[in-house]
Amino acid sequence: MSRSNPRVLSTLERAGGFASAQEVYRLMQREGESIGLTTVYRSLQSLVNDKIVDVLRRDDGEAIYRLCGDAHHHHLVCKSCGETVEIEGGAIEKWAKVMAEEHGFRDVGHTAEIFGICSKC
Amino acid sequence: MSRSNPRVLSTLERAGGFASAQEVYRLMQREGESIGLTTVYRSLQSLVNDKIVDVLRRDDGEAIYRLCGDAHHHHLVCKSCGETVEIEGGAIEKWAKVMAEEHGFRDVGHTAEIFGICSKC
DNA sequence: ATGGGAATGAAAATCATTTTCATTTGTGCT
DNA sequence: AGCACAAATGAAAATGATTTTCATTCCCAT
Repeated sequence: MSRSNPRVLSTLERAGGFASAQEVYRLMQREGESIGLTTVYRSLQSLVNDKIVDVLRRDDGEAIYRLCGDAHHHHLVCKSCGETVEIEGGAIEKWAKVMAEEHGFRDVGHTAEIFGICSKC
Repeated sequence: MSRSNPRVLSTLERAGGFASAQEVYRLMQREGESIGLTTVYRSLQSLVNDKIVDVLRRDDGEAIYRLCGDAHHHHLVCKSCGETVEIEGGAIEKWAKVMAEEHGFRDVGHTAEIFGICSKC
């Protein structure tokens, strides 16, 4: 396993906490940092594993990485401009727990995302 | 512009109203239909334009096409053996609608999955 | 039949992402 | 310092979905 290169995280922060791997790479290049694309990918993946960043998908399928708070939350994403709102998922937690119990599942987690068109688009 | 090849739509229906372009293509091949991958992609895109199907993204970024208006359900997946149970998501529908309204989003859809360890594992 | 636009699909191009693998770097140990 | 070994790095190749190109085929109105 590889650990995250700290310059990758700091660049993602500088990018507004929201960028694709390619964008992080290009940004670092433009700023004169010497780093390989592979390392950028590996670092971002490692940050995802450590739950320091979230990964979402743009409409075109490109993965975008974004810093997230540690509280468990869900996303409301605009399909058009990518704007993302972090939302509360209390109802989901309950739903997941009930459904899991009902079917005898344990150690359950869940994913949930809402996507649509935001008011500006 | 090209119009959709009707066999593509009918195959997507037969696939449970939910599949990737590659899957539709492979399914058609397996069933002895003579069609090119290009045509599958073009047809699906055209169906999306006509709002007959929705397009979502899998976690790996692959586009999945889903018939609109299809009663959709959610999944409870065992992380260990892969067993999958289809479950009702009434609570989710409501949650998604409320959250979307609250933030001024429209044309909203959502994804939600629960994963855990099933009773047999 | 026939001429032109639409549909088709094989092959090549594109592009993000992953894998491979050889090299470099870091770290602990003597 | 010198050595051994694990981890990190990155260039290049591989992968895989999707798009583009372009020549061919199909269809339909004249």
